[in-house]
Amino acid sequence: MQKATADKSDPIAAQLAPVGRETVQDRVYSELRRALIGGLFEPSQVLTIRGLADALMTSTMPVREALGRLITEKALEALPNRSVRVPPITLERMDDLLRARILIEGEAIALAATRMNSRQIATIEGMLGEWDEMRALKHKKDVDREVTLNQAFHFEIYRACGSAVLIPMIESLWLQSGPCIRVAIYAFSDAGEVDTAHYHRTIVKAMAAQDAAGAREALIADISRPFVFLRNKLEADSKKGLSA
Amino acid sequence: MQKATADKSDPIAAQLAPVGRETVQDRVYSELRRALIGGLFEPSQVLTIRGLADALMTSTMPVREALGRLITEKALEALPNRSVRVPPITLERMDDLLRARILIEGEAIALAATRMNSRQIATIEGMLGEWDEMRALKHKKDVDREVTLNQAFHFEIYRACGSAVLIPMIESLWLQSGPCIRVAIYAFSDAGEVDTAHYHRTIVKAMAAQDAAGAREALIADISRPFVFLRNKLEADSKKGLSA
DNA sequence: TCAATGCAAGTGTGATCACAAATCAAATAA
DNA sequence: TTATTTGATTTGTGATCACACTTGCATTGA
Repeated sequence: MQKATADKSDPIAAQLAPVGRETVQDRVYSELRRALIGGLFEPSQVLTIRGLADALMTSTMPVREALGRLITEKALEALPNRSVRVPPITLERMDDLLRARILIEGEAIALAATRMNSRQIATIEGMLGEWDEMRALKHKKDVDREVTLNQAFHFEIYRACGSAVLIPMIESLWLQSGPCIRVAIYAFSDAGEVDTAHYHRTIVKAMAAQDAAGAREALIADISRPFVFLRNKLEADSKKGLSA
Repeated sequence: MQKATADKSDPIAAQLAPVGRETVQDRVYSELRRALIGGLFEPSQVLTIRGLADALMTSTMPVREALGRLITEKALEALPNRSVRVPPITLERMDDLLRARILIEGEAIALAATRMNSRQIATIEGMLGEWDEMRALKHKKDVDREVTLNQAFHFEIYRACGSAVLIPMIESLWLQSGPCIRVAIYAFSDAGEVDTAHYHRTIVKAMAAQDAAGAREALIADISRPFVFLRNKLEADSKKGLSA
């Protein structure tokens, strides 16, 4: 396998995309990330290395390294007993997360507003259509698809901000708020108010006009919704639990 | 070892501090962190698991997990060859890092400005004294102590912001800018302009007055210095290299 | 009946081994 | 001399094992 035979002078090699050797650990990590952001794990649920290894059909080795990585991103929590769980939801933590997301994602979208080219704007505009489409056959209540599409929309924008530092931080924030969001989305569906498309449309409009301040404002409104909704719900629940 | 016999009713237990079982992996991780923030590793230097394991006198297992964690925080970089190195310094990355630090650390200090109690302010005020003290016998050029003291000063403030979400992000940012900073500090010393104490004094003043905007501004001035200094240096070097 | 004790299963951590891929150096061919 | 190849060494990855600690449950004692 010589390096010289695979360089740019070879007309064959130019058409071949690098295959990219993904390790088992990477796959486990991605899978756990996906599950976390999608809210497949319950808050306060404890995870065991061997349990996950069995579920993912691998040995314990890739799992323990993936868990360690998720713990450092605060997506999981290491208890003093040395067991690991998905962090529980508290009101303080929710406010903390929302504040950080407003700060950082707001900055990212403001940067992106001045840097997105027309092709990128067309891409996110196209996503609005997908959203309406899914909404049409809404009875299916496909929460997974909803979460995935929402994530794709936001990160298509964030990627355009051009900051290799901010984007991983935003990913970490989504990882941390994943469990909360899922709860909120279910509550949303029950309450019947799923107007995400409206908020996204406002964002696209601002981006097309290169209106950084407007985009930031629209984004804040969008990401705040599940948090304030869930906050109200939790407060109502605790009040009800208190009186009961 | 019963839980019941170790609770608050036992007069003996009240005097005993929990022993806290730190794992080898944690020690390796902390040690590598310290080295990274202190800039003990050169930018672009590649690290090997077995090499570090030998240096740290442990097996490869704790090292590889610590490296994985540092890679997810972007403190280290995983090359496609699967070797890991400390990220190289580029102008784009420096600007990116500085912008993120201004955004997040600025927010943290603004929050802290309204929450620090007089005892905490006295603590950071006391640190100014230590700084002057060190400066007096400056001929020793104790860069390590300088870095440590600077870190202690800043994080004493950040901890007071009360955000469990922002603080780990700031730690990650320090980890990422560690290699840059060290280079800058050496350059500073050569240039003979070490007026960090002045900037810190301004910060303390603003914190004592609960002046959030002033504190943010003073902080930005403080953390920007090494970056602009290093930027000028790098630009001068590349220009010189170009003409040579 | 209830709490304390002791045993067994489960779990995380670290060490070691096997294997594949990458790297480096010497040797060979042009 | 220079470029290529071949082989040895190094390195990351995953699997397995041993050990210590925790947890849960059944047994025993008052």
